[in-house]
Amino acid sequence: MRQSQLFGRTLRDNPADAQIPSHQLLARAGFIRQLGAGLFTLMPLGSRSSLKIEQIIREEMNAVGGQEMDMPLVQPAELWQESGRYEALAGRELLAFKDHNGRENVLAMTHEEAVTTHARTEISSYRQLPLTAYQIKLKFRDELRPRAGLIRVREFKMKDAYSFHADEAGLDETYERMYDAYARIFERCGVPAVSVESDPGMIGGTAAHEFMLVTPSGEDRLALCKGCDYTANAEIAVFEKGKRSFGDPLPMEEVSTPNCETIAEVADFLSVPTAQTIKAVLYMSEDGLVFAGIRGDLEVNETKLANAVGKALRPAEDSEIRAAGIVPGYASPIGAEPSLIVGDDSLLDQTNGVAGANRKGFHFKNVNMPRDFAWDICADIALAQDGSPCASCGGALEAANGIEVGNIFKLGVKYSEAMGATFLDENGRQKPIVMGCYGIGVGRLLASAVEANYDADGILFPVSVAPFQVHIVPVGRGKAVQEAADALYEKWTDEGFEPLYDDRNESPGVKFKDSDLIGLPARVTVSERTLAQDAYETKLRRATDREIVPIEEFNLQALLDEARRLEAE
RNA sequence: CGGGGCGUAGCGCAGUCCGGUAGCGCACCUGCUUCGGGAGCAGGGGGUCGGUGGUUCAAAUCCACUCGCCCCGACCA
Repeated sequence: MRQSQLFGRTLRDNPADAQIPSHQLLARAGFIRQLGAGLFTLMPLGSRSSLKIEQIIREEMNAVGGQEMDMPLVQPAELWQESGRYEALAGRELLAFKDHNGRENVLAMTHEEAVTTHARTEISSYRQLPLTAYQIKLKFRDELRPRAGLIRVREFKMKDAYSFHADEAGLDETYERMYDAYARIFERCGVPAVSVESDPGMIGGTAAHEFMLVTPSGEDRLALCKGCDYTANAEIAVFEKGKRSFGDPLPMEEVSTPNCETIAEVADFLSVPTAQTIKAVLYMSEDGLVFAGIRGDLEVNETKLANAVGKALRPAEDSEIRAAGIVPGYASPIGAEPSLIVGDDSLLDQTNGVAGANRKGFHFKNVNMPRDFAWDICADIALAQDGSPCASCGGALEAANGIEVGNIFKLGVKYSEAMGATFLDENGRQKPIVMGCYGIGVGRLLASAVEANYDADGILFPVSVAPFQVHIVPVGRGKAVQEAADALYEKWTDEGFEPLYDDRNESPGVKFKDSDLIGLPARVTVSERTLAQDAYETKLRRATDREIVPIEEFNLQALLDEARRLEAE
């Protein structure tokens, strides 16, 4: 490609809206342009990199037996009503609209409904299983809040794969293969992703992993063990809470605790450790007020709590709390009437705890379970925090942020049961097909590749993801230089390489700055100075030094191999 | 949806408080010079100041409404 003809130019300043490195660099280098909130155009450079990533994904999906297919973006709303997701999502992330005949349609935010529809008509026998299909297809999600450039957008390409199995064991096998394929994809894209255990959600999935690029720009919170290989999304991370017992149970008594509305204030006032207190956090579910109790030195994890309750939750408002007979700041389940009481398992060992008295300015001392109150559910609902002890090895969990570049998910029979996708097993029994689903956001992966590979001058593209392989930069306007550069460009193009040729009438400084910004893995400079030595000058983007290479010895393939070697370091 | 911020030329910004000819840098065009890390000189083109309505002799500036974008939060199948 001749750069003088390239659609999309570099910018000297960061767009004011861009906050994170990948957004700033991709915009400045001319890869992306914003069209609206969460709506980005991939300019030719961006499109080329995206296609490179898609091809890597395609190869790895094919390698594990995936069959590529292509399902519609626009789908009948009935499909989504059938699966039960329409009511929950339409008008929120799921964009619903009428066509000219008044039919209700949606823009697909994912394709479980469509693929399950096909599975139920195409699959009828265990002999057809297992089967894996995938597509690389546009998705539309009307995100409540798009953000961070390509990280969270409304319209994006996603590789979504779906596997179908006769039983859980078959699913496990494909899940493992997908896991390995994912690891290869991210490695090939230059993204050092770590896999973390993630929330299978309330929909009955049995396991899920997310692949994360650990970076401060990420919006997911992770818990990574420094001592062993335990990694998890903070939403579900488990940790060692330790046993905190405070002597043999004593009779419960009410004590005056004026102006003690926080755990710290109460513990301080009564001279007890925070672990001897009982923290109350109140949520609302569709069934009413949910009281969550946890040892005072811990925090409630809302995702874990919601999973334990099996309902969506939101923080309760003061009026709702008071309606159940609970006094904010002095809350406890004693003498109150929430619709559900959930206790963290950290309370199992606690004795003589301090809980609110549901009376302003008073707490109970020596509260003991189950003598003084009972809970409906006991579960792990605690939030892992930076430094929490690892449940596996006792080492410290480290809190980190990450960008979720992909996920794999054991769906089980949620969709096949809801939509009647069944098969006959070898005994002639009708069973729901066991399913898995596996997603990778292509644009997000591109952004992550940049997020993981840049320096102060610009992007450091891995060869695999770079829009072009080599940047030809002629310096000086002499005829000899131009002819030599033209010849190089044509030679490499003919040989099947992908050169970007900066044939613009720009000063050397501008060309070098732009070259660093765009970040192709290799740069070859042609100038009077180099031609005088019958040589080219090479500079790998990741290398610190330039080299003069005699023309007759020049080998572009070797240069690119060296670039790959530097990437691996 | 709650909170905050911002909309002035392709990009980055000043001007708004305190109403009075719409500016700066970069980018772009022409000419000359220059040519190894974002060149110089000279000339030039480009803006319904997000939109609508109002106040006023006069509105980028004041008022009302509205649209858009960004950030924090809620949410994230």
